[in-house]
Amino acid sequence: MKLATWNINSVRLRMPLLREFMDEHQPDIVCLQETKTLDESFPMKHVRAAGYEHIHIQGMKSYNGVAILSRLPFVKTQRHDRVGRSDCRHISVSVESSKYKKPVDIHCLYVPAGGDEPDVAVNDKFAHKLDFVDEVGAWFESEYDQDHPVVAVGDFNIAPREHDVWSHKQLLKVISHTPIEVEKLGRMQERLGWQDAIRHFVPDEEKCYTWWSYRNRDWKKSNRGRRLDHIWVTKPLMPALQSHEILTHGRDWVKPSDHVPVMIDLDL
DNA sequence: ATGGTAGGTACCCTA
Repeated sequence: MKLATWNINSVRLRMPLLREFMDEHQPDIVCLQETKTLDESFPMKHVRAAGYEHIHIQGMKSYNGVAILSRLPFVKTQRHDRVGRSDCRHISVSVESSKYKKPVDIHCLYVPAGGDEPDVAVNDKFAHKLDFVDEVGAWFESEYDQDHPVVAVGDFNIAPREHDVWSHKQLLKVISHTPIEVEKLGRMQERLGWQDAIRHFVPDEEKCYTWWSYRNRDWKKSNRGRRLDHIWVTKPLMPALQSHEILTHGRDWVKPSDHVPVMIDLDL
């Protein structure tokens, strides 16, 4: 099963790009973040025409919004409110698997970006981000045993490792790479024994990015990227991991998102 | 230390 995650930054604007991506790479399941549209305005017909008949979405006007588009049927779908808000940042589906006895759960997450100032005393958005990570980490721990096959993908808005950013030193006080966020994401990861599927394939000492700011003249030349988009799996799924792909060239598509699609192939 | 760009919406918010 080929699984993709992409912060698309407006699904309506980039539906043509999404279609090209689907046609070329044929993922079985696509998880999107920042769809930025109400459910009634989601381009359902175009997604179905591409062969994705099973659609689970939760969107709002202008901000956030997540979607799971699938060629495989769902046996269950859920929406999850986080930190007391219905702000469309976490949905999940379950799909049947021939290799695993239980259905495999797939979670699509859009962790709050957290604003600019890395101080919870003056920045409510940063407090919200930290609370979100704490809550979703506790929730996963209470919801599952470590031997349950679960996948969590999405824009986590945190680049945890030194080589997940272009300059570890210069980004220590920049939200997405501050020690407090990295620590909280690490705690969340430990609680269910999550494995970082991308770093399973990419050595720790190798730079690895999925996002490049729009604010650089030449994203490729400056290459000031960060690895904000992640695919995590629980331990039972490790033997199923076949390969990964980060579509770095997607940053050069016409009218690109600032994030590129990230994929894994799982033998389910 | 600063400002740079993009998307959605409604003249400003979020990233």
